[in-house]
Amino acid sequence: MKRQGNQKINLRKEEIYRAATRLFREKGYNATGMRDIALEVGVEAASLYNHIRSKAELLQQCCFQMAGNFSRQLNEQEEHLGFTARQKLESILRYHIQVWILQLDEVLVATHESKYLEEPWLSEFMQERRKYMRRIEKIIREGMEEGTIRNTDPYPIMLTFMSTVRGIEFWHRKKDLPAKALENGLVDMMLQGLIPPHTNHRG
Amino acid sequence: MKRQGNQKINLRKEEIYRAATRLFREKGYNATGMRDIALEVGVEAASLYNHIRSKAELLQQCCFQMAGNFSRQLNEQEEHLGFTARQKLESILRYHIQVWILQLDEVLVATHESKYLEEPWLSEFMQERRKYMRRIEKIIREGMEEGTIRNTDPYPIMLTFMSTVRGIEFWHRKKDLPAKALENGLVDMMLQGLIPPHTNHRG
DNA sequence: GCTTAATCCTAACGGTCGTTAGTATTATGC
DNA sequence: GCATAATACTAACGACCGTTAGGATTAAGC
Repeated sequence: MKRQGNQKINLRKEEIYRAATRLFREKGYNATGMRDIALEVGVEAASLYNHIRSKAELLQQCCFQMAGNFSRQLNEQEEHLGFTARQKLESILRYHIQVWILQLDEVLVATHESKYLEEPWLSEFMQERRKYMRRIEKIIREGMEEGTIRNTDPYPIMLTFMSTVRGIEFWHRKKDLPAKALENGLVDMMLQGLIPPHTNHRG
Repeated sequence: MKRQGNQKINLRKEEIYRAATRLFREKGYNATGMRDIALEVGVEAASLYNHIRSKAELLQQCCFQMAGNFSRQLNEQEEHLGFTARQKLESILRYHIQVWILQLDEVLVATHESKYLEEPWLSEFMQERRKYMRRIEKIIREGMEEGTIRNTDPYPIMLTFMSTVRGIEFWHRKKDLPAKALENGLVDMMLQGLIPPHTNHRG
């Protein structure tokens, strides 16, 4: 084995990463032991260290991979010239929803277990997140200026925007609604709210 | 010490409970050791067991206390005859928001650490939560029938309703907005959505 | 002030943790 | 098929975990 075609070695590493991500989500980072991950992969715990440096590295990979994905998608939307701010926000929201539908394990680990990152990774991750939220807030302000978004304090809107996807975690347990219907329902709720149109709004 | 006036003993227990709740929130249940709690209380770890039965009991107390509070408040609203379903939902949402503002530690532990409850507590807690969500969904359906809530699938609306408060966790780090403004901003967002009134809604 | 129960301490238990050392096995390139 | 690198194993390390045992200390009731 002088040199692999970079496939088998990376397949094993990928397998470990996937098992770890799933277990981190299911049991939490601290409650997941290297022996749990090893069992899932079908190997002894010590053997994992031929492929990874540490347990912490697995968490880092998961968190920063997701952060990178979100950041790149936001870049694209910021540079999307033909779109109003509201259209940008809808696109970003739909991306969020799809990630929460298709990559629930990873996004939940990045959301809930990232606090167990060690320094300096923890600080870097939180700074990235703050930056991301400020970029969302900026798009909301642009929408208010151009008149496509209701003119109030942008901060609660941003918080709502970031939180809308959280409920998808519950949807995953039953999936009694098609994914696309869930997505559209959440988007409509975010765009139009609870109150029916053509209503006396403070009834 | 034949008998306390039920104050000093309960004060100590309360002190332990509060320290535990705070630490469970800050570091997570599994990453919080009995020695951490003891340090916070100013005592040795072993001494805690004169007041509590186990670490697990502290988590149970926190989770089921919050569950009870939410359930009771929902009872009140369900029986509130003078209110439309939409008014009920606004009241419930405002209660959620206030709990997330005033009791963030407890509500975050109940939300994120409840998965570390042992059986049969875990199953009971999750069943309670499912029941709670179904009761919310029922109020939403009633609102659709009486015409005070936009008529679509109630399920994504319920998910949005349950998730709206999540962003408050971020607000707590800076609090650069008054609590009441935050509350009203979130409620408005939930009621009216992102789009300004008197707009061509699919622009 | 004696009794007694509550509360504290020190010490330690068995268990699990992430990780390392050292070695055997496997499979690839030549 | 030999050399070699990759990968697996067993064994064990030191650290920390929740909890218990047992004795010292404290303070309230009479």
